[in-house]
Amino acid sequence: MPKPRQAGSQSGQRTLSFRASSLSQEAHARTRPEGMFSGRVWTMGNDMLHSASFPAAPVYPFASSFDKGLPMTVISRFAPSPTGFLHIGGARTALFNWLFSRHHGGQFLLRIEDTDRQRSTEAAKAAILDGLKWLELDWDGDVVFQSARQARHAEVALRMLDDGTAYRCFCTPLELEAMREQARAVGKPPRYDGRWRDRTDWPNAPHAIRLKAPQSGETQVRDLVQGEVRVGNEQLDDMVLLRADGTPTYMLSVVVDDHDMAISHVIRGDDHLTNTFRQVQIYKAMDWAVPAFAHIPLIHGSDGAKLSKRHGALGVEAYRELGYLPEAVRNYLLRLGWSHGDEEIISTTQAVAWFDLGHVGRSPARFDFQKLDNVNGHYLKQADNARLAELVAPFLAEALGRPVSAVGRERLERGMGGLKERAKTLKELTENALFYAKDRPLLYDEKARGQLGAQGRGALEAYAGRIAAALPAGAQWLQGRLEEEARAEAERNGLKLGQLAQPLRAALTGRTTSPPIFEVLEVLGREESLSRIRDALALDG
RNA sequence: GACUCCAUCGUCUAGCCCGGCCUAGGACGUCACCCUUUCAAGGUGAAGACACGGGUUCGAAUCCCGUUGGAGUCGCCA
Repeated sequence: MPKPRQAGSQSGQRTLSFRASSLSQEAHARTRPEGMFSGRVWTMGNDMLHSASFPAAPVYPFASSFDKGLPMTVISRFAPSPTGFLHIGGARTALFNWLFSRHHGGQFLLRIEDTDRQRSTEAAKAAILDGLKWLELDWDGDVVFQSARQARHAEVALRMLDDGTAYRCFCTPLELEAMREQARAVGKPPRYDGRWRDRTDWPNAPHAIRLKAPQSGETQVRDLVQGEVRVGNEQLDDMVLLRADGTPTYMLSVVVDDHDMAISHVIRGDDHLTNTFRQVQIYKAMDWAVPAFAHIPLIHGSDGAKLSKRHGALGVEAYRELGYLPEAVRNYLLRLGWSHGDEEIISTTQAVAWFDLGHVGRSPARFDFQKLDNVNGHYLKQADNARLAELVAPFLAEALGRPVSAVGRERLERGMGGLKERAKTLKELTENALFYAKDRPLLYDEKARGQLGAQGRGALEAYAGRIAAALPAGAQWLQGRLEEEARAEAERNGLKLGQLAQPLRAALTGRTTSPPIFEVLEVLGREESLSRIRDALALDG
């Protein structure tokens, strides 16, 4: 596993130069620091989460070498908060960001917004990283932990205070609550009234810092997906930037981090669209370049309501456990909200070449497992047999209660051709592959048992005798020949092939559905096949 | 409630920005048939949508307005 780069050690001495120049040279901040992020960081395990943290000092390596004057490149980011697993909507957001930056040959950064210490958990961080890794969405550079940058956020708030674009607010939570209560009573939207906007009679008490937002005019956002969106400034109140305890709010943190990370395109969920107005006001207040925004619609549950746990919102790891292939999930997610004409099956390479924000739809989509199943089935058929055998082994081991034996493993791989053809998920594949991994004697299900009545056994016995004689031990045991013998035997007895094939299937697999039965015969080999038939012939009834 | 966004088959969508080529195309799902040693897959076909109402225009799925419906945001959460 590649070792994470130690961000702090290298960038520590750049602190001053970054700070001194960041405000005046922000226009160059989007340039790409040459050669710094060629490596990929796959993060696994919790120890890594800490080692990638940044020092408390307001340092950011991405913005520190902008004086190179390189041309602007696309830098996108995925910024989940680790309060739960990486759900499917987040996964799609990550995918779109990843695709966009790869398409433009830019960078895709990962920032964990763990400022809410209360709700953030190490397990959730690991789940997010693991989820991205499973989806094969690799990010550039080190993971940024927002919590490590609080000092820088506070610094910006203080700077705004100096600039007069922010002010101290001494309202108590109680007072604010009363304010909202009163507004509600009059039927007005609950908003802060700006009572401390211009006061300077500051008591010696804890206080928050609020943005001195414009009170007239309008704020507009040029969104690459939604188009131009605008709102009257009187709709927006003076939001808190820094809490009374000195910690930054989300609104401040995102803006500062996106700026410092030189993010050129903010691609995120629709639910952030109205927040964007307030964020834009911060950019303006700091006189920073506003990044391009693209708000992609949310994914809804199959009932059309917002995707929640109740509606089956699952973490990406759940999709792995359900037996979906990462490339299938990517393809499915891509088509959920993005299109390229009538194309449905789109390889990742093709997706990188084609992806654009212009073809992202504006309306929310519902998650549909049936379609995912179909797409997954497609990729299953395409997947390499050895890889599938590898992937299905743990599923099989769980069903078996023991690891898959070497013989089982070998049969699995040789029989994969017929197996993968008839499965939509690895789970289903497991179900169908069980008979290859099981030891004799097999358990027969009810229908199989039905095929092994006196008549079926009679046909079986004759066939078994025939192939045992025609293909002695050591002779080639191939499906073509095995089928020829079956056809001849059936014809000799005036039977339809099915009257022989079905009992054979029952004997060999314990079920009435399976891959092509002569293929099964070949994969199982002479001794095992004959033994399984003998087991079946010993049945009563 | 206020603000913002959205609105084509059951679902994902093409078409919309740059009105006519749209008697609205594809995919999933559904149904039928074909193929067939089972189950799948595959093939062929069918049913299935421009939310509604007004404009503008020779002409509107495409432009404008309204209605309805859905979603999101309104915290010293992120």
